[in-house]
Amino acid sequence: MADSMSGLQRTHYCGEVRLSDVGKRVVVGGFVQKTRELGNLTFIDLRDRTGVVQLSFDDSTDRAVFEKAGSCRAEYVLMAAGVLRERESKNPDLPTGDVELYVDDLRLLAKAQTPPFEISEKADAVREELRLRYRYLDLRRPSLQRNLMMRHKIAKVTRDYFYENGFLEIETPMMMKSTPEGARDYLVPSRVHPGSFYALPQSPQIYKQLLMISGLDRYIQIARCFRDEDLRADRQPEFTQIDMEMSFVTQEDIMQMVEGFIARLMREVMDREIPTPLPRLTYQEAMERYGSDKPDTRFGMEIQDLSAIARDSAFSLFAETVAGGGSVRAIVAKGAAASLSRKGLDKLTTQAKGIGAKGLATIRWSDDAPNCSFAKLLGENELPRYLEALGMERGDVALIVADKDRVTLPVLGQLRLTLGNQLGLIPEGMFNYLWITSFPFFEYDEESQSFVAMHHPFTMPLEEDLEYLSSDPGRVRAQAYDLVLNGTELLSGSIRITDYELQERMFRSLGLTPEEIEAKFGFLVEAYHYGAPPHGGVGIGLDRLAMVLLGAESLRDVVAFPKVQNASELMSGCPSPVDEASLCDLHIRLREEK
RNA sequence: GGCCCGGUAGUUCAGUUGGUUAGAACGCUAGCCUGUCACGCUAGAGGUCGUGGGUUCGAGCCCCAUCCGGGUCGCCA
Repeated sequence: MADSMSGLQRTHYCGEVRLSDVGKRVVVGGFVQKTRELGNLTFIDLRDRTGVVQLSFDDSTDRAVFEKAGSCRAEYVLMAAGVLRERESKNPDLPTGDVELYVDDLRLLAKAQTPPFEISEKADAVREELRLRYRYLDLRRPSLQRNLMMRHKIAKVTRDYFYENGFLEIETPMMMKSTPEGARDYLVPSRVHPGSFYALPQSPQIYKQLLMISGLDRYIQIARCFRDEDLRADRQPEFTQIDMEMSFVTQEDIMQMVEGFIARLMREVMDREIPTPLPRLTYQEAMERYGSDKPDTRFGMEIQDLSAIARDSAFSLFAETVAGGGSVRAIVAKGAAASLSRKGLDKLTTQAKGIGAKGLATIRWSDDAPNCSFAKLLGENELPRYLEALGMERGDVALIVADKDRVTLPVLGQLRLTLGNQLGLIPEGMFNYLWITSFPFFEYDEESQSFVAMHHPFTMPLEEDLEYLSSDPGRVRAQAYDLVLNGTELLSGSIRITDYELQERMFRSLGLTPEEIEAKFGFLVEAYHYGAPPHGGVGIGLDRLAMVLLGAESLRDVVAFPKVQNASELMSGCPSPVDEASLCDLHIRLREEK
């Protein structure tokens, strides 16, 4: 039978007592981190979310209290009262290491089974599967508690900042109309309407636009979003977005508002000053220099264009690629020849082929003469021109891809990241924010042989590009912008179309029939007929933001109860079958599995 | 759905060309110990080698299938 805590009220958190508290009567509560019994002397490290304090018991301690202390095991829940005193031998490794609580009243509030893994930072090495099965124990660890506290701080700064700037926090529905665009929806069957379903929001996009039409002017929400797609280290099926929208603004106004937020966040959460305005690249520049629309600019190794000299190459692949409208591009890893073996290059070639390249040409200059994989196909004295164009010196390695831009750029972009990691070029503790602007409006979809919207279909095109809408859709750019942090897309936003006639033109360009438009977004299109102020906004991935700021490897480290790769949760075991009666209520019959 | 990696005491791991009774560290249990804080000392318990099948005189090890977890590609307007 456990003790009661009656008569005791906590006065301090464990990690907060200091020398200045010596002599005070202190009451703490927490979990047993560790017991050390030395005969007539017992120490217990008691842990709460703030840290650890040492409880001490000796031969002057009441016998019953002493024996109770000796019976304590890891993770027992205790409250302890006594007088705080200075330690005889101090522990400089502990913030509370100068003091200890000399306990005269000990309450054993709950016993605990031996946990399946030790609650300490050693558990980082424990199989994640096991830690997720016992997530509530894993969350007792200081590192995960710190992550959740950091997340809380981000949420608090978010609310402080946007509230101060006149934003209203408004909740939008979690059950909404399914709009079969983009990602797969999570569906919720309706009991009242047989055969009909709600969808969980992929984002509050449509509702926040309606709020602008309603004249709420500035909206903010820390919103949960759902997408039924496969998981990644940086993708959970449910995630949190700092969702924001403002009226009577241009793209510039929104970007400034976001920059103010980022600067404030970095100051208050990370204790760092970030100069604004933040750097910007257009989508095209980003692709050409980094082969990615979310470049990691913490290191160089930018992509170089060799097309001008490859055009006249004796190597027919190079010449023909350039003649056919493609390009020959390269990255150079300075001084990498020593660490990049023949085998390493083979591996990179395999990677390049895996992401669409037909091959990978290499120049490895380790000894006297550069070792060029395509040397015998080149004309006389041609190689030196490449070395010069690439600025290569002894010790460098160049990777070259010849293909259409839509292959060369992303392939080299990927190889750049691989090499950056492999060669340790990415500095720790650096936070490189970068805006990407002027996204193409359309993206050519090979599968359907048609243009599809790169962002959502309510995105406003750049006004000067409107004339190409039907003649040359690939040329139309959008008033859309992403914010990238260390190569992770943090935020995506745009100015929305508020002119319903233009919106209808956009839908037509996307090949949507009036019937489809009506069925999918009829209510939204209708709303824009009643007067919409110019508006735009952003959605900021809160989980990713926390992940990158904390240097975590996975979203699972910054989400309290995450899902695993197959979208199940190992602790509760959801999703799980439901009984026949529940299905019956929902008018659902399961298909027989073969 | 494709590809890659992993699964051996509670935990982290080792385990030889397939060969006797599958080991270590930490943890756990019991005893001793008055200044520990990775406490120390002594003793002890603890294993469906993910699961199923196969090859073999013999399988933790080889083969097939399957489950679970991770990474990644597809996918994520």
